[in-house]
Amino acid sequence: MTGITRKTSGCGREMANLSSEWCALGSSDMQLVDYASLCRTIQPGELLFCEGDPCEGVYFIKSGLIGVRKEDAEGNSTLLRLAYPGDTLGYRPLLARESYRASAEVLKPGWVCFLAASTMWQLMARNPQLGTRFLQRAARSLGECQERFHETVTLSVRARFAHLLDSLKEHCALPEQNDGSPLVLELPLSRCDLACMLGVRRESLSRIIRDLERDGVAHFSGRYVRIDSDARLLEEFVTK
Amino acid sequence: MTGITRKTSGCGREMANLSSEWCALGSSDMQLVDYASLCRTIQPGELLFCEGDPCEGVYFIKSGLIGVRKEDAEGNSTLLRLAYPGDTLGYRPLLARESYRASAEVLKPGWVCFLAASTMWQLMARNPQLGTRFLQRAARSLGECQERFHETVTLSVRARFAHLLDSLKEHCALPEQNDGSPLVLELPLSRCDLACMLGVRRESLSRIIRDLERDGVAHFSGRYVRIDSDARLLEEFVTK
DNA sequence: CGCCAGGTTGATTTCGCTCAAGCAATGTGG
DNA sequence: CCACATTGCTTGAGCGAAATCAACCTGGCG
Repeated sequence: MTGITRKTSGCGREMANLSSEWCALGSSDMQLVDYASLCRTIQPGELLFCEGDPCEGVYFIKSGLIGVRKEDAEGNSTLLRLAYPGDTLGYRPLLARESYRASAEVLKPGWVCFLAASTMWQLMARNPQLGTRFLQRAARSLGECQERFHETVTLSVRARFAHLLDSLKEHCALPEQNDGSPLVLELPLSRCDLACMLGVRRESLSRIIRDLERDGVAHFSGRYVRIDSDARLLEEFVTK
Repeated sequence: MTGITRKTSGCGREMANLSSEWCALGSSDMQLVDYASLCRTIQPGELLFCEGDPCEGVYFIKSGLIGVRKEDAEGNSTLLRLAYPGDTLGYRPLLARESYRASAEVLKPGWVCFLAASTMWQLMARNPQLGTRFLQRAARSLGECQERFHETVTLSVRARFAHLLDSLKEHCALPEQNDGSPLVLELPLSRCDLACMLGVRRESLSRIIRDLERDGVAHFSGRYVRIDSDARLLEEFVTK
């Protein structure tokens, strides 16, 4: 276990503020969370947990960025999704009573809060609201996952990349200038990991990026993307 | 609303016996289900619900077979999954408080039992166990969906088809002869729908089938499949 | 009989993968 | 300071898998 661990007061309150699941906590629940949670720093490259490991509890992300990966025998890695501050990792295997089906790798430094499985069950038993919130979260995630599956078998890589860029707007957009200048994103991922998210080779992504620049849709420079024509970006995944 | 509708006694008990969610029902819960559920026949081609419709309740499948489909603007249809007796359809949008994100089409005739959303909430309020069961179901389905996503971007169509055949064994195998003769499946789907499940064109599936026959893995005749070499079928999705 | 739906096959094209080389930015050791 | 690896990314050439387009079975069914 790396990183600095500390007991914080106010962990429960922070979680309630940051997420739509933990806001169901009552004040006595928060006391339990404050008492039972382990809060620590995380550093890029560190693994929170590994595919196949038994699930010991959940990780609440206070800050930083986590990548959820899955690998197969031949080393083909897929980046299933990104987890941002306010997200809770590991609730799925906990509630399904399964082992982890993916690994969680830290991409940007920050703080996470660990809650043991036993604490989770205790909280859910005394506050059924919490279960309901996670039920809703699971149901929504399932819908998104099915949507994404449908998308991958239906759309071209280019369309899927356009969609990915669009969904990154929410978390990665630089503060807007009010001078009408175009939107700029700071991508939290290397080209390689971007390709992983789409399930393609990095060379293929390079070519897609070249084409998008040629067509004046967006401009890429390092980890910065300038969206030149938001309208055309959206068109990408309407038309095929 | 087509089909024959009837009030049945014993609907609740039947559901408890057939599924791992509804077995949480207590006897007074079952009475409520018996009283509030609408049971009716379903015929092939009929739609239980449509993508985009608001969710009014859940459908419990007593018998028959349902296909869950998703279509996009260009008419590309994907068969997301099959629903068998014992499955509950529509719980996801209900619990996520969303509209349906897919359509449900009857593939084989049978009986379904409809439970209105209000009844569902009532049941879950008086018996938290039921919510927990659905939470577990949602969590497991989410895991399977992520697994499937990973598979589609990682494996070849041939490997995915092999996997599909393998998973159909559970529901579609003809009764085994104890004379060592090979396993035979009766596919519940047309070639076209099989292709949909893999997200490929039917022509491509035709060719894959030809190759599997050539390689002596399985033999296809109409909707019957004889698995000649189960071992080799399993190899298909280990090796690439 | 003609007609149609579902399925197969062949020819061609397109898309993304593989392999190989090149390039820019960064680090490292003499 | 320069020679040199190393890392992350891009580009090109060739290949293979699946899509597309078109023709052609095959078995009902009026």
